[in-house]
Amino acid sequence: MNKKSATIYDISKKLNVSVATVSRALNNHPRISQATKDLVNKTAKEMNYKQNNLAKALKSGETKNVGIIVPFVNTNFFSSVIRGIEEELSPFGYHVIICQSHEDVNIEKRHLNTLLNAQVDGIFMSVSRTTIDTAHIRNILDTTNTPIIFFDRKKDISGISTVTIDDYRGGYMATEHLIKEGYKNICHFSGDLNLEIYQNRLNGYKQALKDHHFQVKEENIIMTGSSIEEGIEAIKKLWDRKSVPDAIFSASDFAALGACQELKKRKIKIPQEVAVIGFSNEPFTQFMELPISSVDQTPVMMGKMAGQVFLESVKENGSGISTEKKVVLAPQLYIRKSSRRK
Amino acid sequence: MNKKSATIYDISKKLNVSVATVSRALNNHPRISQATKDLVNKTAKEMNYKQNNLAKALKSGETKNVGIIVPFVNTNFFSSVIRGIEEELSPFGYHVIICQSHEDVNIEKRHLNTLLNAQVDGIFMSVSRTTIDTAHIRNILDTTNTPIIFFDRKKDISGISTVTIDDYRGGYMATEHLIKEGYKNICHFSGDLNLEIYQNRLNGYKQALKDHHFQVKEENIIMTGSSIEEGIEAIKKLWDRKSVPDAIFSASDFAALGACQELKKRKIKIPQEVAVIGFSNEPFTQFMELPISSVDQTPVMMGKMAGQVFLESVKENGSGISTEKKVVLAPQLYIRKSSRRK
DNA sequence: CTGTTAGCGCGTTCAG
DNA sequence: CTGAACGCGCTAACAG
Repeated sequence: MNKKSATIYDISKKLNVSVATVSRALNNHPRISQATKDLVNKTAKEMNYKQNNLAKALKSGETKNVGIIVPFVNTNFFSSVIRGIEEELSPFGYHVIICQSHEDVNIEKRHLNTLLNAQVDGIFMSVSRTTIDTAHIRNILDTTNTPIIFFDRKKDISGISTVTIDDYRGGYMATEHLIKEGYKNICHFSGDLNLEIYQNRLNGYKQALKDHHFQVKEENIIMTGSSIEEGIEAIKKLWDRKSVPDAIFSASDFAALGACQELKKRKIKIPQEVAVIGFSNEPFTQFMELPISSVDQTPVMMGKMAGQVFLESVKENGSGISTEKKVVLAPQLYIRKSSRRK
Repeated sequence: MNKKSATIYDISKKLNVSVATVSRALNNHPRISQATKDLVNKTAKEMNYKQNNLAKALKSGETKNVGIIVPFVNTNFFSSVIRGIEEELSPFGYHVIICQSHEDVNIEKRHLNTLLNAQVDGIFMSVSRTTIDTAHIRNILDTTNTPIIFFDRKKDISGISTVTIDDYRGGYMATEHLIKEGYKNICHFSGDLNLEIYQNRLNGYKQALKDHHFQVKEENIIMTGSSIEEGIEAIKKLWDRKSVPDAIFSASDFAALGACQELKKRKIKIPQEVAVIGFSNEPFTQFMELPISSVDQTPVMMGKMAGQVFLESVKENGSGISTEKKVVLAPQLYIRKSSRRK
């Protein structure tokens, strides 16, 4: 009892009309009589007809599917961006296909290929940490018409639209905020500098210091990952020195949390003795009894903008032209107890 | 300059062999000489050939795509399940398509249809809160061969496999834990009883009370949603009474958090005066300065199991038989400060 | 070992 | 207003 779904051919046989008529009736073609349309639609429903989008896509060249490649799907940031993309594109009939790169450029490459084989109409991606060489991505641009859109973690490739937040500005804002609160010795927990976002946050930090006549000390820039443990380790390392900082701008909320935990353990008062501000505005930052200041990346909005950029590029592609767009969103500073002195 | 990708037909023309030979060479068919294979593969690479999976799927009837319908993608629970499914299925060449129902049964229906039109090989879903009638789902079972797999939020439909945790047991464990810690007047924050999971957690709570000779009082069961605000409201309502509880088992971590916040505001000591335990083991529960006890749902594992159930059903479908599976995972109790008296 | 051809399901010319 | 026939790209059955 194999339930094969009915095709327009089945309907045409039953009704003794041609498949063309059935197809047109189903698609509400103007030159079909209302009577036939009604009849076809009625029997289609009766026979439980379902349009096979595969065949349609093969014919039209549009699958109405887009791919999204992220390192991992179960983080607040990436899942929120995905939410934004899905909500922007779903009304236009698109489906989103999710792939995880696990921060591995080889897996990323493989996904890129399988998505292309699946004939997706576009690819959204945040590159993995191990993506240094981008030849494989540029190659896609040269050999296909599939638009690629970078969000957050971009690479500089001409022809690829990007949607990011102004990480430089975020870093600047966070640092300046600490300065204005009166902190004098601000150190920075930076992430993997292979990713532009962390370079930019770092540069924003540096520039804010300079603009306010503070010295940028290399020893105040600590490389950490995005984990609680690395935040703890960073504090341990810092407090082994003779002069300790009075404020921390962490490029990661998790490292900021680790810092808070370790500082508390050492009975160092936040924000009286040391201020802490993170980045990403992870949900937990506001739930803490000592809420942690952070820079919001507006991820859902980022997804929606990325969706819009894609939709525009689809339109343009029809008309021949195709320009790259660079959307930069404004980061939002959330000042909470961990960095407010008064 | 439209970059249309090469087809096997292009390769066959260039090499003066038939398309069948090209297809077979590309698929490493045994009855093709190594020389031809090498030649075909080489020129395929040169011409930047990409296999069109649409055509393949149309022919084979397998798209190697599965759909996942969840209320929202950007929650820790659902994004973690998705991660599990993706990681289980990706090695077998499957892609996952994500749809959000926004807790709306009509949107859910629409997604179900478009996924079917897209010829997905299977559908994973957690039903929306507004899904009371399930005729549309049963109809799919009757008219297609597409396997459906419920995870977490299931409905009782014969023929549909399910992967859940034992919510009854989770509720029982949480309640019994509170009893053993010496709490005497335990109340329960329940979620939407239209969803089985909340019924089960509630039933587990009731049974644990009975088994330990406590009375089940209806006024101790408060209906709340899964938000901080509703947790706060629930506490306000409870503390308006003459007799207040000394422990709360909340079916939602967010409501539990709201409760903690409101209790703290009222200078009521946790866990000395009132114990709190939540459900879901949201990341934030362990990050708090007063970490909140919770019941873990092992969402990634749930996704992996759902993926396995699907893979088995695909195999079985080939051999004709098709049995439904009911996988029930064990919940895990995480006891933290919020419910540990000593 | 290789070639010819049909067909997967649909939309779409071109005729009528 | 409707029908006949082609083609999207690929695999597989049948022939050689």
